[in-house]
Amino acid sequence: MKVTMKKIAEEVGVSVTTVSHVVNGTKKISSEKYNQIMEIIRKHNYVPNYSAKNLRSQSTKTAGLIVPSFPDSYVTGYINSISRRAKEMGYNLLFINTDEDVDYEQETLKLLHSNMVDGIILSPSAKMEESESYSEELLDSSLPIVLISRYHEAFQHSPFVTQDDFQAGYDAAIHLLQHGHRDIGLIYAVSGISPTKNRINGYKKALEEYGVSFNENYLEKGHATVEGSRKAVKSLLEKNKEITALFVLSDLMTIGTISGLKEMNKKIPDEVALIGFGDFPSAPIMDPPVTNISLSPDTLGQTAFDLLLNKINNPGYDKTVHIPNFLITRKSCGC
Amino acid sequence: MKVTMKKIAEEVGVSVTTVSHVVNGTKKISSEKYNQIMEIIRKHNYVPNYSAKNLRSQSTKTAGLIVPSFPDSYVTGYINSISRRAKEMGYNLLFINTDEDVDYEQETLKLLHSNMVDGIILSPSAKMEESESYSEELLDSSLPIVLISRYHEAFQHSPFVTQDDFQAGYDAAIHLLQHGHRDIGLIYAVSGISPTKNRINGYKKALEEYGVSFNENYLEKGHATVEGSRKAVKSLLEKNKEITALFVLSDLMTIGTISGLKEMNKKIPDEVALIGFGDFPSAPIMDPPVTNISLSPDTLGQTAFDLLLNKINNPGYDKTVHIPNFLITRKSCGC
DNA sequence: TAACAGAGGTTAAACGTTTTACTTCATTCA
DNA sequence: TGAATGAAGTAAAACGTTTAACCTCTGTTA
Repeated sequence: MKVTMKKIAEEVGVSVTTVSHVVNGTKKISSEKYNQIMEIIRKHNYVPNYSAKNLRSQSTKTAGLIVPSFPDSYVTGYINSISRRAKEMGYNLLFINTDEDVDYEQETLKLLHSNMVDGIILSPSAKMEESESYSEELLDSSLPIVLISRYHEAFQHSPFVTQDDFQAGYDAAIHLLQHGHRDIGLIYAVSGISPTKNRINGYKKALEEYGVSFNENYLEKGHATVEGSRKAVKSLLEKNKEITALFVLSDLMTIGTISGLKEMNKKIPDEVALIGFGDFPSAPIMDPPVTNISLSPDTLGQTAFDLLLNKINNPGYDKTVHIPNFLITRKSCGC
Repeated sequence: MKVTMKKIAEEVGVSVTTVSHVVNGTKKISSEKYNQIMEIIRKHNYVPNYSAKNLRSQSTKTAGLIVPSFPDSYVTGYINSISRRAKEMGYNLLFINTDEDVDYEQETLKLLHSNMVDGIILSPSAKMEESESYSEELLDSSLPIVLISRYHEAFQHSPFVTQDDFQAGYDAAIHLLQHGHRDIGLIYAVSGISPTKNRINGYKKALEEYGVSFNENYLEKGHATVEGSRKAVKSLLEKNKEITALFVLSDLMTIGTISGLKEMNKKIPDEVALIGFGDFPSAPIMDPPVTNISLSPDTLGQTAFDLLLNKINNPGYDKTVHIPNFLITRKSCGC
């Protein structure tokens, strides 16, 4: 049986209150009693019951982290920094991967409202952002929520931190345009979510600045896997033989795209230049080394947690942060 | 303010007990009252307080997951399947990355003893397994613990699930030996932990079967990163120019090794054959495609969770499971 | 008709803390 | 001396559930 404060108190011959004060340092206790109590605590390896603590204090020192997909190198990156930050701040982390399942996401959010967590860092599932609305109970509740990476307007009054997708799309396209490309294909996985939309908007804006008209056919959707993009790139290039450059919106898809191009015997970058998205470990030693938009998931995660802490302490808090990205130039774009 | 059962009960004019029975379906309630209660519940978006539930029921339906490093593709893989399994079984997951920090690991374990979780899936930090012992309070406590991937004899009476490291080391070495290699280097990151030890033991056993004597100098330790193994392979090959094949014990290090070999202008597989460890997305399209020992993190994670469930329901439960690995042959081993 | 069973509800204790408001006693100060 | 102050400790309520035990009807059975 677990030993409780009551048992400790009885054994020492003191009140539960006193034990509590010793454990928490909330009141001065004579060193005589203090030592007696501490001895018994150590003897029994007493550790306080968190359910009871939480119930009484109405706080759990736990944050919920809800991600839409896993493992994914980017998500993985920010989970890591969130977990580090949580640790530093004395918080625990309740981890939930919704696997893009809208119903499970809603169910989970509801569950977390049960005083299970003090706040939530949420990256909505794709369908959610695209077309669903959150139930009112979530919205008018006072549970602090911070959005990360993906936006949903239901939470327009919550803090939001994201990689700067518009800038990323813009930078990649500008770089290719500067080097003479005019027919730039774009391979993406998930439509409807803000990252995809904003990246495409950045790409469009760049085209516009160069007076190149936007061609809907140059956008190719594929499954968010190596295999998916291998198929996608073939389909895209068969339909549009004039394409000379590609911008691929994820790391796994970048790998698949290279694989597809190799199978088609397309030389990178001579026949098709390539810019990928998200740095992955093998990018520098691929054949050819891959130029890509490098993200900062670490900064993203850390910022998310700090925003959450602010939101918890100050319910009116509301801020949007854009984390900049950087183009890392290697051989695959031919520049 | 949060609405509680008490408020619901008052509003309907019924006892708290009745509300509880409606919420949990623990007793037959007349449909008249049932409907009234449900209506008010929905009106207020009532959701039960989990701290109170947990306190009363002495269970949290939450499992702790303590990993030694993150992100790491293998760890990431099993986290994913653990989280999926937890979801299926109605459990929550408290995620902790110790970052190989022994003190934090101990502190965390202690914390989780506070009725925060119903059980723990643990992969000990390296130093822990190498030289530290767990405090008694953890060992004689009744909190169910399952070890995953890394072993620690303190938990010899807990279930344990691991990839079959001995077999992996053996298979890789046998494969290279069969193809005529006699001077096989091995690059690893963390000594002292069971995976490394067992892989090396498997490698030794294979050498023995082929009557090749084991050479201590062929083992090279490096930092568990791309950069670390790039340095390691250079150092190893400079000291031992006769080496014709390499076995590398992690995916990141495989990437770094290839990078190092390229910088040294060593042709793979003609001058140095290579077998890596752990499948990574770009392995098939590297130059050359990489032969490796493919692990099954999914099976590992799922098994871990199932073992934990068994352990929770039956404290005497104790089982060790070895998940087999497979050699995936591609170009880099020259076979 | 008496005894019983079952349906539908309620009361109150219990889970293990924290914390407010009290008590008691010794000391200090004027 | 008497009042005020402070130090050390305690009693009891509160947090929001679950659940064993009990109660009160109504209808059934012998």
